[in-house]
Amino acid sequence: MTVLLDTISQNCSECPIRHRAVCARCEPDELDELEQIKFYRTFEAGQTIIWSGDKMAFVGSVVSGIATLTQAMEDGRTQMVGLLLPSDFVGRPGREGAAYNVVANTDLVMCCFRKKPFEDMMVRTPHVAQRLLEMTLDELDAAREWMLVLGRKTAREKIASLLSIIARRDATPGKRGPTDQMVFDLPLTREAMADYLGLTLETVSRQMSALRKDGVIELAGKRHVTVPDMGRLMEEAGDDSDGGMLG
Amino acid sequence: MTVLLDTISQNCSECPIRHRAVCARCEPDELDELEQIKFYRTFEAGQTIIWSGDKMAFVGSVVSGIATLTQAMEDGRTQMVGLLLPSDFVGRPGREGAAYNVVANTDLVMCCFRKKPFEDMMVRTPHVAQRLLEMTLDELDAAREWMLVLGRKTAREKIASLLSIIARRDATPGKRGPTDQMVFDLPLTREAMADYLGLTLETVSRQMSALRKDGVIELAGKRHVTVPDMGRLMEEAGDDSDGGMLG
DNA sequence: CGATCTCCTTGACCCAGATCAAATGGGACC
DNA sequence: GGTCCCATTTGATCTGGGTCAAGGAGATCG
Repeated sequence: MTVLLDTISQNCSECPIRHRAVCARCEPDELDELEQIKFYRTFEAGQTIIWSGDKMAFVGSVVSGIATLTQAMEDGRTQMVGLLLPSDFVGRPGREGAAYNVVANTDLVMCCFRKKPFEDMMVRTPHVAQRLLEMTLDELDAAREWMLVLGRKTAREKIASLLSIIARRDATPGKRGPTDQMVFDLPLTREAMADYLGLTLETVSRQMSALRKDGVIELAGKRHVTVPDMGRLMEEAGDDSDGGMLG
Repeated sequence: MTVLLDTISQNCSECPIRHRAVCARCEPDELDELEQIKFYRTFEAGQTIIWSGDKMAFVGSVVSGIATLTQAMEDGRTQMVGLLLPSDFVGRPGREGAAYNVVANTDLVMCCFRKKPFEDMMVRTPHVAQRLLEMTLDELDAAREWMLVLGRKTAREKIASLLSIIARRDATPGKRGPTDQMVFDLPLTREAMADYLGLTLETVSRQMSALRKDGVIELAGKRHVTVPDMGRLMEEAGDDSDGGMLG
């Protein structure tokens, strides 16, 4: 962890910020400016990073680990509304408070920018605002696609949808088999999966078992998943088109 | 309708674009430029404005009428993912195709801008991009709040949530009674409400009847709703905080 | 004035998924 | 090895909302 942090802070070359988010089209001098207001924060598994309604002092993106966005009702019912994987962006430039809880699901490292100077820079460099607009539109698409999952899909389809999204996000070359096979570790507990899918953890467990029995997935231990045929999984998810939930 | 259109095209003074969306912070010369690429389109009730996947040639906002954004599965299950009321914005600057169907629920007038010149202008005028970013963040918040409704609320809570959102959107001064009372006409059929809430139309009808029986709402005809006590309605919706679904 | 169409309501029954409860299976730590 | 402490699985039962089916209540139209 410390090693990773040091590596990154030397030159950000590994920092996902540079690849996917705001820096994608930045000039060298703009990157230098960002470097000035950049800092890293680490969180422990289970720690709440931001409480809904809190004033946020930073924006940034996930370097390593998993975080989730959750909405909660007074009586304790909770719904996960986003999944933050490495390189995903957190923050609401131009907005005061957070709209939902952000929780670290695993130990987590974030690459942050102080919010005020970041916003100032955004005003001066149009392409940063445009990049953020694009990212936000992607998130909006993902959220709306997830609304279909929550509102209309069966438990089995929901599980298959989640697995296929995680599989796709995790699709680093090398993890791909020669066939359509795909292997990954679930980054979520059954309970977290349930909160994502609007189900109970028992139903999640039962449907995982059912998918295993039917040969759609193979399970080694509780978390290690092999999908022998992604096409089959996506069929089970109830859509062939499909898109990615970004968080 | 025609009168409205003429009034607007004279000087846009009634055009919601100017108030809420991209023009909010525009200088006079920028407004002139927008005027150049502006045009109006009308749609009939039931007409599909944009098909999911289509290339969109314009962005714009609703002047009058109601439209909805819907996602559909191959087997016909549909989920409404957004409600477009007058002044709401439609479009994805910087994105090629539409991500979902946009359907006119009533006769509809839209104020449109040709997409390409609009995007060109966006590049030159940072505050337009920023305004769009803000709007998109609002929509994202609304979508995520709706995910909680879809994933975790009961049928009764879902209905109450929808009614309270529509009541709030419809809260023009004058329609407010002296008390906490609120009166409005439902812009949606029972079926459309069901598609929005992830329910069947029968369940929607039953829960509407139940809320009427319990005195939470009063119904005159099928669509005219009186809410004697908004506080009570929001309690039924299961949240006191609450926020608006913008579409 | 009926005829028809669309939207809505209500009833009867059923099932997917929730709830309640108990058992299993690793890790970590002594 | 033993014993917590978890996450997870599995079983038994219950129920909210879906499904199927039969009216009713306005509109519109001849």
